[in-house]
Amino acid sequence: MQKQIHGRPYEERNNKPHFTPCAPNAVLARLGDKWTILVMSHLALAPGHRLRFSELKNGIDGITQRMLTLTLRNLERDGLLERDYFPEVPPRVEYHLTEMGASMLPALEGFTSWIRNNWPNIEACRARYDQRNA
Amino acid sequence: MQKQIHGRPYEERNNKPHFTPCAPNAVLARLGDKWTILVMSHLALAPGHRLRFSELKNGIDGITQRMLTLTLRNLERDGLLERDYFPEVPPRVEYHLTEMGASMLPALEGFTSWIRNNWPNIEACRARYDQRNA
DNA sequence: CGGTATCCGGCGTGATACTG
DNA sequence: CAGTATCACGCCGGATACCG
Repeated sequence: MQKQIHGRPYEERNNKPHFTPCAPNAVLARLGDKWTILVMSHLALAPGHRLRFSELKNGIDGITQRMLTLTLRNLERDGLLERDYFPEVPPRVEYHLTEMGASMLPALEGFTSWIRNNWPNIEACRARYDQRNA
Repeated sequence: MQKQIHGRPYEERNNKPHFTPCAPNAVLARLGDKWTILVMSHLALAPGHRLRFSELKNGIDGITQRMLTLTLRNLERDGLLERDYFPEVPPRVEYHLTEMGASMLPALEGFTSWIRNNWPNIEACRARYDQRNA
């Protein structure tokens, strides 16, 4: 059984942990980009975890059509949501979380709840740090 | 460094401040950058959650001095770790997790364990998606 | 030993125009 | 309505050199 921490396999080398190239970072990087977590949050709240393109666009303040499309494509590529195209007039496109996408929500919520609880403190630390270095 | 008002990041749009989407995104973005998670993981495993600069540098494969310094400064600014300078000859600098930094570890572990369990599936989805669009 | 300072290339993001 | 195509720009991160 390989040793792991934070989902990252590592080996002991000279009595020190040495991490093999890194998977969880890729997921965190995806969620950490500018819009992904907002898209996931909106779908998490929506009935049936399902929204159409325009609902996402109107619900997320400031996002451009291009960035919403790119964000959705990336999530679709990762298998976290699926795209449903309805060839009506005018055309309609809906996005819904996959089973895996929905299963991510509780795990993510655990972490974001820590963030919510500690965010004021983080902001205070940043302000103090910036003031000291002014 | 990002523009800030009251410790909150924002961007100028039409000469008016427009706040970037949400707080969780800021933390996820920090953790999602190239080296932060690796630094946190090493400190998580270290006795006393404490390591000196050179131990981190040698333990994290491929990181440059510059990027390690920047990563540590950002974590220090957020109040997740503290820097201890010992004016010896040669000088020695240690970094240790703060109480808040240590409290983040279990919350983060919950999420990264989900990633660990689902990463193979994500990789498979990506491969399928890329093949379909080749 | 543990940093800064400087330069530079790549990529993520935004603005805008066009399309089925 | 829900995209794509194109161009521009800022910033992250890498390489290198120098410092207390």
